[in-house]
Amino acid sequence: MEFDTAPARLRALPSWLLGQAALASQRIGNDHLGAVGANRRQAALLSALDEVDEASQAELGRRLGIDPGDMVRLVGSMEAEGWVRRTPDATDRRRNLVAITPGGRRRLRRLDEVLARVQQDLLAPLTPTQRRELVHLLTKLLRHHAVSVADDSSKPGTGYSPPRTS
Amino acid sequence: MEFDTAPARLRALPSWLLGQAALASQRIGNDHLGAVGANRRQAALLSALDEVDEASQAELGRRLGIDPGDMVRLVGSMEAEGWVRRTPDATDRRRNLVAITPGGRRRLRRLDEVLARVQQDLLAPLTPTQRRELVHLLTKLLRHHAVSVADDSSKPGTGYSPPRTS
DNA sequence: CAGATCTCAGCTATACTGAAATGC
DNA sequence: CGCATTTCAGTATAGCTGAGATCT
Repeated sequence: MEFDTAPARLRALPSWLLGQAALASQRIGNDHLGAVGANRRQAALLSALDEVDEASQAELGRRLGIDPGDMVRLVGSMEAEGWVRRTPDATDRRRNLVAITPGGRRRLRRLDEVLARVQQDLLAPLTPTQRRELVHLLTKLLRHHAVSVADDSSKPGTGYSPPRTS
Repeated sequence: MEFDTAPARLRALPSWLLGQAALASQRIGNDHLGAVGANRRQAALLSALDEVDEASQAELGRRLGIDPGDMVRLVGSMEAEGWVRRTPDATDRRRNLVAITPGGRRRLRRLDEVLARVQQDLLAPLTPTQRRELVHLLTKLLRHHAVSVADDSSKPGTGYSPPRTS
């Protein structure tokens, strides 16, 4: 993509800019994480588990914005790698409690270094102030638009209903 | 996704915020455009053709950040709908020149209204100043990271090489 | 010849839908 | 009973790879 030759209409369209910027970000992330055999979802899951120690798959899905069905596959693959552990919840036998393993913590430390480089590459053209401002603006956007994955309110294509207008 | 319950590590990660914000943006766009039987790529292509009048598929792909192979399918489907027209380039017989049709212009006017509503919904939580700032920051990011689709420099997973450090 | 263009076939990741089985 | 959780099967799109045919 040659940004300066993109149509002016698109260059002025925030939704298009956001998509293209995310694409650039994902390319950098896939590149760096792929070099160590990881992907973005694995890094996100390990980050989450490092903080909460233990949570059900559904809970993790809601926090990370990952579909429950996809979470089954993600946790399954990471359990096979030995980075997370599934244990049935004694107090609610519908649930699987997912926890990070010692190997998973080592893996996370490795991925944290990679993620730091991703941010450096991604934000390279921005000043420290601009980086903070970008994070601030995206945070404000997400706080407004945050919805549960597969939210029913977005079912009919008739209109978009913003959640929690708070 | 319940943003406030997301892991603090992720909430502070610009690459994650960008991905989640783009996802929210795409959901809004798909919702609104889907309601009139369109998608984001169709809208982008019509916008581009409205400006340039005529361009080869490869040129359009570079400007819009769309893969040449995907462009074949996109132009094919839109030609079938009667919104664009493919004509062989007499001066370079490798090329197909793509142009927008009168029906395509009518379609674009319709989609422009939809896109305006998408921006309104997407940017609802931001002030006018913040909207301008967001566009500015994303533009600065994209100008730095802009690369050709399927650029060879991003082939080896060994390292990320930023283009045009200019 | 190298390189660009169009086309096709197919791959992976992501997001999502629907439904079944189980348990609260 | 309604509802939540896990699991599986399957769909759709986007982004990308590789290759062949054609042309500059």
